[in-house]
Amino acid sequence: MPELPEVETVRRGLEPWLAGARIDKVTLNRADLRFPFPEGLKDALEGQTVTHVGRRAKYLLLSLSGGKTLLSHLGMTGSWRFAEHGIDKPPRYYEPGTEPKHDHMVWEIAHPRHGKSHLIYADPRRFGFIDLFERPEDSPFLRGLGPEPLGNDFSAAEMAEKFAGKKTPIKSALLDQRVVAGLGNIYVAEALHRAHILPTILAGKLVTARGKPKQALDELAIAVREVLIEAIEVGGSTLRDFRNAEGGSGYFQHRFAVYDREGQACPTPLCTGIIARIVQSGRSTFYCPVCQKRP
DNA sequence: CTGCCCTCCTGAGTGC
DNA sequence: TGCACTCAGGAGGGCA
Repeated sequence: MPELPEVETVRRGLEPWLAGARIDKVTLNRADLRFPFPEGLKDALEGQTVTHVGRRAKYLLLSLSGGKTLLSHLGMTGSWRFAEHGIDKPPRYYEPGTEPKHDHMVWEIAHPRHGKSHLIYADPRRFGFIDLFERPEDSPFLRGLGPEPLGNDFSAAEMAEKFAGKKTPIKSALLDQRVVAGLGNIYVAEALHRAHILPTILAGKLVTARGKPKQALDELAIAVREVLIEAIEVGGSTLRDFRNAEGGSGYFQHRFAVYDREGQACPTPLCTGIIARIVQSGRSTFYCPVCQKRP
């Protein structure tokens, strides 16, 4: 589920309560998610203080006082949230017989100002995963990631270098985390619509013979940034599962121009198009056949 | 190397 | 109401 805006929303929800908190106790309710939990995870976490709550692409990065970093990927249905309960009491739904079956990891934490609470990682489909490392270069998940789309290294010129000669459709190219890190199916569709680019056009067609970005690619870089910033401002998108750390929904789904809007009118001013859905490399692509024609 | 396709898993939604 | 079936926001790995 969660793409960059959703992970950033989770990060912002966790930060005020988690940064500075000490992890007193870790309960693992199973041995794995998508991958086995890192060896010695419980011992590595207990007694540590979380010094920083960060994010890289779709990864949540919790820095620990001992120098290690915990990496959390939410897969499609992963969530971090604080249990609703009073200080020093167990979460309500850990009363006997009411344990939710998808709460795979529970932390008891103590914050110098906010007191004690429980932080729960839940993930029904278990596509999420956890990693623990000393240095970022030690984690295979961070290696090879492209630039942060909201950072200084991301630009049309940078994309043009990667796209030159590329025969993959622009939709698939943007989903490749080595090109730009943090986009998923939703925000790729929205960004392509804003830049009026046809999702099936080959990525190489957006680059001039001299290897420079065509105007459409310039506008795509801008559109990617805009759509992500707007989505973060309203707490990401909730289609089914996504919840922030307080258990609330995002609101960006109400602003979708194309995603999940097959058969509806294109919102581009003066455009008469009807949103279409096609399948590209096994994933749904939504676009407007009338105003998205550019290479 | 590149570009596909499959897969992991559960739950929600749909149609009969 | 029940049941079978399809589909879903990710991404590693395997294949041609």
